[in-house]
Amino acid sequence: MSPQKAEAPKVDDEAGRRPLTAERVVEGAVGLADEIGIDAFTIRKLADAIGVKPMTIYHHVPNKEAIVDGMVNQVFSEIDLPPTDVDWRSAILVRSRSMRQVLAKHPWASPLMESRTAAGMATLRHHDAVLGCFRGAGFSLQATGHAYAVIDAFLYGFALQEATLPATGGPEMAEVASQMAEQMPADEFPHLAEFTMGHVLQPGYEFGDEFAFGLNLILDALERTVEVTK
Amino acid sequence: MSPQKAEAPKVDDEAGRRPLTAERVVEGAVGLADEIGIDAFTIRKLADAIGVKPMTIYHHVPNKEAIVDGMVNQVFSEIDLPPTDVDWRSAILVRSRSMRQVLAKHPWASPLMESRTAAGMATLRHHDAVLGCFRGAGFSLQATGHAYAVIDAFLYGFALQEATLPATGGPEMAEVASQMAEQMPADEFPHLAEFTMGHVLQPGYEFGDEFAFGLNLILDALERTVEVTK
DNA sequence: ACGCTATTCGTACTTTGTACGATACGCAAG
DNA sequence: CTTGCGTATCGTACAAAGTACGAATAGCGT
Repeated sequence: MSPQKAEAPKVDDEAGRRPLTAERVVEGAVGLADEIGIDAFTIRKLADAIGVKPMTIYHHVPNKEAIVDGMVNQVFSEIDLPPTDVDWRSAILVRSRSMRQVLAKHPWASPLMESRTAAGMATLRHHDAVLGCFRGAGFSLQATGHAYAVIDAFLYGFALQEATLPATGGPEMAEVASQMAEQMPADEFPHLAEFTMGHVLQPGYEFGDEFAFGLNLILDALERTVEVTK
Repeated sequence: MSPQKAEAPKVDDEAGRRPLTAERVVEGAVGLADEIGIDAFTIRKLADAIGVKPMTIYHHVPNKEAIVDGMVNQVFSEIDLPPTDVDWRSAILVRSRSMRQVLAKHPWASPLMESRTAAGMATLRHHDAVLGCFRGAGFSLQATGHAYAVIDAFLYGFALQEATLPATGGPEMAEVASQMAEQMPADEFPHLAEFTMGHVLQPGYEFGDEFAFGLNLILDALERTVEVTK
């Protein structure tokens, strides 16, 4: 044991991270999916990204599906829970904004979030906290179900559009729009033309700005309904 | 040319449909995706389904992406346009219900609907009609953008959940829920347990029922907002 | 009846998920 | 320090999928 042999035996690899774990696999998977998208995401590329050979991964997870399970759970873990020390509306606003941010950061995630039969701990914790927020504010089980359903439908749908729209604003939007305008019989779709030219392509337009409007609309409406239903 | 050679030359194939076209390809693709899902959807299986060899397809469409473009456009074509002879709320209600039905019939579609740069005619017609409905009712361009965004976010998000939730109600729900309940530290997530046992697993619960509540909530709220904004 | 053109097909190369068996490396006992 | 063992890692291989390339074929006008 010469002092030169300073590299701990448990870690080698010039970056010093030898012990591959399921967690490291999942983290790498999320990072890779963020970069190249979920369709281009393959075990081989993941292996490269982690600095390992493809089959090594299969000693830590049973198959690709299990990796996806873990990825979804990690995404849930990144979403802020509704704070417990404020009114329900503010609390839900916080978690909704956070959720939008997280889903925007992981554009591949929205279609997967509600598709897992094997929910992870972070996923369960998240749902428990949101349900608890409504219940604590006096929502009936029915009202809680209603509220959670509308809000999440909006959140997932909005995130899905943000993620998949070819462009959501700025200069690329002009590119895409003009591209489409060319092959579109312009006068056959007057409202579409008007909306595109007169609104979407106007400076300052950002699809993302519709988020605040929609979320507030829904929260306002819930607040009003709640007096009757809760 | 014996009279036996009765099979018409333009059509052979015991079903009598020889001339393969891009439309037939897309129709077959939609049907196949409905049956086996978009992930299992392959050119080879599509070829089998159409009764043709894989490479034949590529003489009618340039690549798989173009088939998906066509599929999305066909889905749009199946959605009822908002009627022009009723108030905007009723008209939007009609198209929204239809959209939900169509997206439920094609569970693979929601994540793809807004992702195409090459929009088809049916797609353009659809958007033009919806925009026209709002504008005709006196919505400003701003208000139209707001309204269209909230409603479609809700519709896509709801459809996404209906499509991907492992179960949405009935007896399968009990199966899935008990499965999950087993591995879940029951008392660590009290609200989740309460909601599951006391509401979701109660007889008569159907996630799909949340659709009407959510859509009405949003339309009510828009109606109220419109007086100020339009 | 005959060849021309567009359609269809056979074959093959690449990429992906993953099974199987061989290797190698960290650690406890001598 | 040496020896052996169990586990993490890897090399190789096979099946399924997208699609390029060129051969075969079928229906049309002459």
